[in-house]
Order: sequence, then structure tokens, then C-alpha cells
Amino acid sequence: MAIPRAAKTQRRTRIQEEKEERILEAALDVFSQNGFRGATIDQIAEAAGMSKPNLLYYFRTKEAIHRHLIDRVLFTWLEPLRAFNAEGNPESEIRSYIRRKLEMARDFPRESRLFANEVLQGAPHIEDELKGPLKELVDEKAEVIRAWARSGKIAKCDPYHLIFSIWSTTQHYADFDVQVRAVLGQDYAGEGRFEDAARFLEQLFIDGLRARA
Amino acid sequence: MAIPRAAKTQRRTRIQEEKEERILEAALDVFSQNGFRGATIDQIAEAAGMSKPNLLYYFRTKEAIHRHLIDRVLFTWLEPLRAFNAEGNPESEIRSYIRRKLEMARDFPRESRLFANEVLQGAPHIEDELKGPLKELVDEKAEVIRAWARSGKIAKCDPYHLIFSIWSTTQHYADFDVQVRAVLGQDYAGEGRFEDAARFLEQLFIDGLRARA
DNA sequence: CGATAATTTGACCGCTTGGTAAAACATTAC
DNA sequence: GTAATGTTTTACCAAGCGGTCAAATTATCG
Repeated sequence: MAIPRAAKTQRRTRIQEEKEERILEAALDVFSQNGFRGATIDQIAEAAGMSKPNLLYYFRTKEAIHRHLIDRVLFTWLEPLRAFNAEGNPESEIRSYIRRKLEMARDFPRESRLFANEVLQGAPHIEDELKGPLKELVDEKAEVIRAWARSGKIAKCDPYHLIFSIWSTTQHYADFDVQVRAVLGQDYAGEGRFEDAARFLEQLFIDGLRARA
Repeated sequence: MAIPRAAKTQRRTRIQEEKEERILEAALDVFSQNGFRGATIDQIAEAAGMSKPNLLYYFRTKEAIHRHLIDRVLFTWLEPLRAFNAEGNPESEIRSYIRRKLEMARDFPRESRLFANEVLQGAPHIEDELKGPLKELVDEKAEVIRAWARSGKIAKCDPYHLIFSIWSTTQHYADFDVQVRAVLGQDYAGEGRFEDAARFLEQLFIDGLRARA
């Protein structure tokens, strides 16, 4: 019998665990570089070092791989926002949110690009997640920010657009990496641009949101 | 004889002009929604209301259409940055740059997404343009901003990351439109989000860059 | 060991893809 | 008009695509 993915025994075998991980790792490479339609199963299989039918033994369709990745990314991607703490000091909360998002752009650019590809092409696979869980989380944090503004801890501003602007500025360094590198020139060999970006963005957001008389 | 695109007569016929325009218009739709690899010639042909071979009579390959569009977008996309004026008042120059970029995100979202798709996937077709003309223009304007900062007209800041942050925040409303809509909810039916974004971003950048003692 | 289940392979299929060939058709120039 | 050129269509192809199948191979367990 050859029913994939632990049919009889509920427990996944060691091989399953290993191979599925290898596939997802390879697929992250390929999907983030080519988008869903641009990626081929052959590419992913080759990157994972196995034959196409072998890969399809673990994930029945291309969509299944993609969905797995998207779900995973969607979850970890929102971690920093979840950590946003109403009780904390607004200035340091915003500062560390920016830092964390920038670190993610630096350390997980493929995940960022996978997500960007998906949203850019109309989010065909995750519309519900955006309108549901994502919206709810943002609504909740927007209320926190609004409360800070009301109590005069930060300048009055639209909390939604504040969040959008933090998302966009930080993810820019992952999604538009090629452009950033091209503009900065190759003298910027290392990852120094992330430190510079952090300094700039913290200054911009902290000073831009400082409560005014 | 059937050599496309004005071989003998250098002058393009009326039909050529019309059809090429129709093709580019349709291709912009399709490419911006699906990326290069995700788009098919059949899709473009149908959107342009003609048969595939007919379309291929005007553009010999899928790449040729794409290149044509990219070149066009690359040029118009930089208009606002070119307009950036060293002699002007820093505050109003930055303000109007943001406004202009936001208007482009609102009025030409397809162009923005076409560009985003390209850069996101490693800019395989336009690396040279990014490292050449784009970098030169940005270098030039960065010098302007740096001069403003030196003379105390605005806060000291990294001009490159300032430009990146304006690009990213404004284009976000075109490229991540689905997400923005999802988060804001459908009560935001109209284009009001662009006005809100403009207000927020102007506040953020103007206050964030205000010269400090 | 042997039996059973899990994994891997190679051959294959139907469909879509980018692109071509050649002839039919339309337009323009004289 | 008619000849030359420009445009459109029909039929087609080879390659690439996502995915299947059955058989071969390997791992697991008593």
C-alpha cells in the first residue's frame, strides 16, 4: 500500500519528517524567487534532491506545498505584531517592533518574498486569512495605538496607516533587496544597510510620532 | 511579405499604432496580475481581443511585450523623483514628492505592481537599469537631501533610506492593495484611504525630519 | 528470517505553453 | 484596376507542465 502521509499509523515516520522538511525548504527557495505560477514541481524536486514523483508522494499537489508554506509564514510573520504590548512604553514598543521586523527582513527574506508574491498577485490563496485573523489582530493593536494617542503619549495619527508604514518600510529591505543593493552600490557588501535602516527608521518614527504640544 | 513592425517603410501604420497600444494595455493587466512567468500570451491576446498569432505579429515574443512595458514604466516611474528640486523648500519638496508618489499608486497601480513583480523576482530584465540610470538619479537626489541636512534645513538622516522609505510606504498602497483593503475592511469602499495615507505620511515625514536643535 | 508497510523510480498522459508556417484576406500606392 | 505590401487566420509543433500508475526497492517489525 502506498498512501502518503501517515495513513495507517498516525505517527509520522522519521523519513517523512525529514523529507517533508527538505521539500518545504526547497520550495521556499523556488516559490519566493518565482512566485506560485512561475515555480515548477521539477524545480522544487531538483532543489530538494529527489525525483518529482517522489516529491509528490509527500505533497499531493503543488498547491499543497504552497499552502503549507504560506500557513507557516503567515503565523510567524505576525509574531512581532502580537508582541506589541499595550502596557509598555509606546516609544520603546514601536522601536522594538521596527527592530524586530527589520531583523525578520534580514534573516527571513524568502519568507517575506513568498508573502509579497502572494499578496501582490491578489492573495488568491489567503484572502480569508487577511480579512479574518490578520484584520482582527491589526484592529486590536490599532486600538492600543489610538489609546496612546488619546492619552497624549504619542502624536495623534491614524494607527492603521502607521502599521502599514512600518510593514512597508521594513519589508522593503527583503522584497526589494535587488533594488536596494543596486542603488546603494556594491561597496555596501555586508549587511550594514540593515543597521543604517534601523537607525533611520527609528529616528523617523520616533520623532515623527513624538507628542506635540 | 510579412515582416512585422515596419520593416520597409520606417513609418508605422495607423493599425500598428492602434494594435500595439491595445496589446500593451492588455499585457499590463495580465503581467501586473500574474507576473512574467504567470502570464500567458493567450491571456494577453484574449484581453486585447485578438488571436495569439495576430498578437505575435506585433510583438515577436512574450519578452518583447514585457520589455516594452517595463521600459515605459521605468521612465514614468521616476518622474516624481526627477522633479525633486534642490532649490525648493525642503519641507514642501518632500511633501509634494509623497503626494505625487501616492497619486501614482492610486492612479497607476498596475504599473506599480508590474515593477514590483519584476524587482521581487530578482529584476532579471532590468538589473542594468537599476544599477545605472536609477542609481545615478538617486545618488544625485541623495546629495540634495544631504545638503539640506548639512545646512540644518532638515534633520540629519541617511538620504538613501529616506528615499527608500518614501518609495515603500507609497507603493505599498498599490502593491499590497488587497491586504490594505482587507485590513481596513469594506467600509472603506472609496479611495479615501489614499487621502488618509497622505495625511499620515506627510505628518510622519515632515515631523520626523524636522530639524532639531 | 519473512511479511507487511513505506518509499522510490521510470514510464507515461493529457493539457498548456510559447512560438511557427503558410496561406487567406485587407489595405494602400500607383 | 493591379501589384505590392500589410494584416489576420487556421493549423500546427515541440517542449514543458502538473500529475498518475504500477512496479521495484527499501525499511520496519515480529
